[in-house]
Amino acid sequence: MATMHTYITTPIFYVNAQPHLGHAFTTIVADTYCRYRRLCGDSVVFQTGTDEHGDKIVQAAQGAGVSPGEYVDRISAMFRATWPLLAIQPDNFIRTTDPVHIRTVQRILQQVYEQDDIYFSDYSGLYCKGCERFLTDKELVDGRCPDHLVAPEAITEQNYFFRMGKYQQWLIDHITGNPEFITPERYRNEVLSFLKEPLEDLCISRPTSRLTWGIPLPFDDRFVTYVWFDALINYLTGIGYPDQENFSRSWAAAEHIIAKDILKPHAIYWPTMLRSMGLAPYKKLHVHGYWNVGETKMSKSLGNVVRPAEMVAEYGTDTVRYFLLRDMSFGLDAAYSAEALRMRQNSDLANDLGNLFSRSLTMVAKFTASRVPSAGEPEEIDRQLRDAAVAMVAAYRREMDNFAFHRALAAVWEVISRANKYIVENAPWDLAKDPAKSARLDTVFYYLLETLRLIALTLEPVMPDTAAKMRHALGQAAAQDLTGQAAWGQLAPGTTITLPPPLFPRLDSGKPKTTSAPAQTGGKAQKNMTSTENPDDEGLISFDDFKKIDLRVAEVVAAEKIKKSDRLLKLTVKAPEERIIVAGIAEFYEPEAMVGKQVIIAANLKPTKLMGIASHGMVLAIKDQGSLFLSAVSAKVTPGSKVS
RNA sequence: GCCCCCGUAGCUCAGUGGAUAGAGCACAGGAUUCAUAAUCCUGGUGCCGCAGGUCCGAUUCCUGCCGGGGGCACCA
Repeated sequence: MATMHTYITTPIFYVNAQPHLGHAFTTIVADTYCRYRRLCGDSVVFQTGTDEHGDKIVQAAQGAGVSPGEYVDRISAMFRATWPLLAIQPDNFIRTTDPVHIRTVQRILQQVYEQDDIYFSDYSGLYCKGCERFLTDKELVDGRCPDHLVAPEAITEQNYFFRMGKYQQWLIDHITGNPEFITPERYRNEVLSFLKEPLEDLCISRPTSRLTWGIPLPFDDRFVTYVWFDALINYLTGIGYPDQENFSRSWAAAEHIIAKDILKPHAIYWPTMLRSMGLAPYKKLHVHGYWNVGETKMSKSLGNVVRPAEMVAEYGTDTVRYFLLRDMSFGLDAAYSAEALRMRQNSDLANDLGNLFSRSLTMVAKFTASRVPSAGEPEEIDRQLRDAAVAMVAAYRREMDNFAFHRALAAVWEVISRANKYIVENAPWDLAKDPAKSARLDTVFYYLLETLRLIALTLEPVMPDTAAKMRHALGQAAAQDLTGQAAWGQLAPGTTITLPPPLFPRLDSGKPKTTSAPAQTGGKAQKNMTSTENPDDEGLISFDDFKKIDLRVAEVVAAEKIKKSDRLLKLTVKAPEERIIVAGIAEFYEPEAMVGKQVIIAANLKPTKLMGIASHGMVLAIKDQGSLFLSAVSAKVTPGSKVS
């Protein structure tokens, strides 16, 4: 059978903000699905990247006091640096500022223009000078711009338009005829209901008088293209459109993963664009919901943005991946909370899986000298375990194929639970006491170990680290094949097993030591920060107290003197998210000398304002005989690494 | 305003025109000692949002109401 091919993408993320939980989730889903397909023997290309044009970027760059180019380089690098923390391994990381992408976009624009699917026309609307953009009627409050409180001006601007309406009926037919095109079904229905109204043409340009940070239209340099003809085309650029060797093969296998906020561009604009340029639509669009933080939306202004790097630092990569995939029904919104995550860690990972693995291997080490025994004639109870394990793999594959990751994992945990039961029912510690029962003991262990092998195999895409630990402990080579290796009975008798360290620690109950995003308490510097504590034991603190301080390595990406201050420097550091720290080191360090340095910071200090600048954390330094020395690390490490 | 989805055990959710409505977590009691004080067994609770209607029979279908969420386009 020829190997299947899959081309899986995340959206390219807009670099006006730093990576957050939502970005991480989409990308973890993509990575997991990608690993899963590879495990099934398919070849896969996995692409993610960053979207870097537009006026929001220009504004953000201005706010940061750098050029748009410098700004996007910095934020894009942060996205790229975040993915390895989550064991995400994309094959391509594309940027819309890549020269090859710019050429591709222009080439496609030219083509679509020449075949008359792009035309020049007037656009009349209500323009707010403060916002520098057109507002829609429903954005207005009492006829005024809600941000600037002035009535927008009715103006007419000339722009280029894409004949989207021309492809409306074709799109309806395509979606209707291909139930798998957009899933889950609710989003497919949403799109179809939207398509019941006439589809208007899409404005795809901005005059350079308003925006220059974009790709110039090849047929009119007074304009740049705006958003979608730039961003969506990344999916083609990355696989070598139009004539690179594997383009057609990959494009025919394209599956996009998105969050529901960009459903319309992906479900409507994009297929019609593809149709116009003479390409088949992508194969599938997988749409997921939002992660709320507790009861509320995650938003910058609420200051509750969850940073993936902080989650990983606190709980570990595999726990984060497992939690996110297990706790969200793909397609629906879900709630993130430290409590929910800790519960999964303790009950699913530590108690059920970790303890099962640990107790099983310990017994094998003790009772059969760390060798995989040969199974004798199975009894009913053994056959039941075997059947359950084999059925699990089938159910798992079915659910993974449908992007129902939570269900796939639930199926695995059913067998984990069954295996725990199997141990109690067979009481190997009793069998071991009676030499006459050694054959029975061997059979029990064989069935148990073989079940564990299959469990490890299914966990490979979700928790690659953990699966590898399990595999090594069971004396198995790298898993590559969910087809061949999923059959029962492949564990070779005589194989040596090794005792692994516990797979997952149990987390003590009590308050998570998490830092989370600070922000909302614009507060004052707390002078008596420990006044309510009880420093007995002659100033000794417990380990738990120590753990409260979130020490990390931060890399300085920018530094400037603060006016009217002799001692303060404003540092922009990566830890790994970007943050501003004001440090009292200006007497000893020049700003230029700071850039690129790695220092240790206390990352969870309450933010405070120094000379009017909010400082999020503190750089550790050493005072010695009137001099000051920055803390340092002895080798270059990943920014954001924990110090402990 | 128009349209769509949701409202089931303390929590998160599954479920079907029909029989005593389920799972996990949490909680209580017991068993066990191989294991990360882990595991296994047993147990309770539900006006299945409210009010009508269709039907022999509705949590499941229809209507209205209440509560929550989303969409109604170029604000990524």
